[in-house]
Amino acid sequence: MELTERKKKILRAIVDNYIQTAEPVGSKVLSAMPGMDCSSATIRNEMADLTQMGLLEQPHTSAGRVPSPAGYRLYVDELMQDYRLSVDETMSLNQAMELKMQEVDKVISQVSKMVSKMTNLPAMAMTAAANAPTVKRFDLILAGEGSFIVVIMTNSDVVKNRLVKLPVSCTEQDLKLLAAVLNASCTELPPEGFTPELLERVSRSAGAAGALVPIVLDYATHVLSQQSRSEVYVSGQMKLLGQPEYRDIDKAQEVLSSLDSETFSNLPATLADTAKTQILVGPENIAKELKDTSVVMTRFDIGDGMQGLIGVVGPTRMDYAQVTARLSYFAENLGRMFAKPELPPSQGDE
Amino acid sequence: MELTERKKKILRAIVDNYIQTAEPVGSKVLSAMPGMDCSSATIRNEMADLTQMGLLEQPHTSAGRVPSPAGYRLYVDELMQDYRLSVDETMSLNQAMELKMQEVDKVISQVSKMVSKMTNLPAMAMTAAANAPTVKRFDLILAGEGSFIVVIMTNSDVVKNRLVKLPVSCTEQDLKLLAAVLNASCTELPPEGFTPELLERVSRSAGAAGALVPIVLDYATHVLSQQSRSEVYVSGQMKLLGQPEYRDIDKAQEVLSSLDSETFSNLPATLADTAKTQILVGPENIAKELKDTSVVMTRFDIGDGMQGLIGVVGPTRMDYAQVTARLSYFAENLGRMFAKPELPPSQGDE
DNA sequence: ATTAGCACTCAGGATCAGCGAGTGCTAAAA
DNA sequence: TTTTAGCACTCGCTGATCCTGAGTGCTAAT
Repeated sequence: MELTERKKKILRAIVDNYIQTAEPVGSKVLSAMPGMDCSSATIRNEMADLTQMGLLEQPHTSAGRVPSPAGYRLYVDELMQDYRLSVDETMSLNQAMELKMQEVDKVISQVSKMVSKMTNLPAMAMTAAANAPTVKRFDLILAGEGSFIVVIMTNSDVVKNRLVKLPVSCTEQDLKLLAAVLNASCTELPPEGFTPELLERVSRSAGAAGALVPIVLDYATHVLSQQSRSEVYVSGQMKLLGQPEYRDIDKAQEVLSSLDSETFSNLPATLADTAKTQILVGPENIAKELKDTSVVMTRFDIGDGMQGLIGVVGPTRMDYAQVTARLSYFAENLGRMFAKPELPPSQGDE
Repeated sequence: MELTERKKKILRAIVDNYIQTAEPVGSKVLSAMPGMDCSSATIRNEMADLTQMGLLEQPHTSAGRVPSPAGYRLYVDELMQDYRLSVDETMSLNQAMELKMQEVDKVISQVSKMVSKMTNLPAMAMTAAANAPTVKRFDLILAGEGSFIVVIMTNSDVVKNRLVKLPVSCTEQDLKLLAAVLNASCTELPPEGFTPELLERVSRSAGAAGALVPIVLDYATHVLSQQSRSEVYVSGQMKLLGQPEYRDIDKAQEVLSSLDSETFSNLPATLADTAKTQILVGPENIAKELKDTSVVMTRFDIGDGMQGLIGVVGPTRMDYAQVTARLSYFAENLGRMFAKPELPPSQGDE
């Protein structure tokens, strides 16, 4: 069977309408739509064809039609009209973004909250390092009271620190020597590079502060692993409850229970995919519990080989066009924001 | 009317039973309970009295009785039997605690997750500084490439850092001088102490690096405000959906919508209250949306004049005894954990 | 003071009829 | 050949009705 222009038009109309109303749509309302120049009977015939082709489904005999997953797929790939952000929308998006970003330190978690707020759906935000992080620089500061501060700067200019009690007494000179040794031999190494042999070698050449080497390198390993591990934040789970398809608590619970960070942490593999924006419809989804939901995600660049991903989860019947538009816009501005080196949202530990 | 021993016994039995079953409890089941030595008719009379005293309620004429808020109040204040943690429970609590604490950096957020998990209810965790934080020590590290790292240590030994681009070129000597000046005149000051005059005075005496003073002090203000502001984390909101009283989505949504950090940020006022554990029943609650829920919270000490608060939110019909016991145990161990200086869960930026 | 007995109440479940939106098919019209 | 009007049919939803049973309050006997 062939997919004529008219069939496409009807399919699009059905999806659009269903997205709005969440009710099966029948032939009568379709024929009444502007731009539909044929009778309900004709449309019924076409709908029968579309159903046979697997693009539509019928909840029961005497109900209208609903898009099938395949129908949605076709819709998002070919039929969907671009959604243009209104001036109001861009303005409120911008405003939300500006305000929050300055004030708050946990960028990624904030981002996920904002995405959720602006799409009114559960949202996810994560980052992933493209290349293995290394230490660029060690600093050790004597902090009085028998303790010192380890300051570690990674190759992506993230700075982390930790306060450590001194197991042995130590002068500022000792620390300076140790820092020099560490900077000479332990920088630019992948986490696996911190071998016991290296550790021992460094300890020996570090003189009085040699005892501190394990502590410092332990912390370095910790920081590096923390950097390479991608952080995932999920926000606004409860937003799902607003959707009519989740009036049923059990359905809602099933989905909500798998809406945690872990579900998304398997995702990085697909992060580098070709398209900037990716839409997973129903059964194509990342977890079987999400088979009746869709996920829309968009990539953005952070710089230093880091990438970020923001996305939302919603019922298969969601406004893909709108969500995609908002997500893209947001991602774009995020990228721009991170690119500005003079106002880094979080350049350090906060 | 007088509250006889037998009336108390009956009330306790009703609350206990209702907590278990979530169903109104009738005279028949009560009279069948071990320890009840009177007939259902007698109990009916007593229940009528209790209802008149405002301790019980009747959903409808032909149903059993349900505790009223006042009934719960009396129950938690006088009637509740202490719940003893079983060996299994303490073990799994300990285990959960040990494991997670080492691995994870965001302590408070982790704590809230753990509390939620162990009570199977939405949980909240927060900290509050008892006294205003001050800076104890400044360090400035030249980091090559025209940038430097500000390291700030507060009076509670929390260390924070930020990487800043140098607006002017600067030698290590300049930074050292600046640090010395800052340490001499800007430590032990409350956030309000950073006046424009001070800023100018310091700038002048800092020589070549004077231009950096605003940047550093700005960051210091930021850190201090961040420290004094109490962080609130809420986890496991969806756990509410498991409770039978929230089978109705609309009810659930109403409560869930007010289960965010903001609701609890007004709380610190009551944090210093006398009792370690506090129970807010129904209408006594902190927000009107929570009038049909109860909150159980427990304080714990962090040291350095800091306090923490963990709590859970649940239906008024929750197992107060069990929740209280688990919460107290957890709080106690948290306090112990924070008290150990040699293994601080987070002593630094993480 | 307690208890057995009894009439009464009322939420919840099951059953059933009627409505109406929507369909598929057929036959006529374009 | 395609479109359309007409019509019989399907079936989920709504509301009405009835029934059941758990639970009560009251009264009279113990």
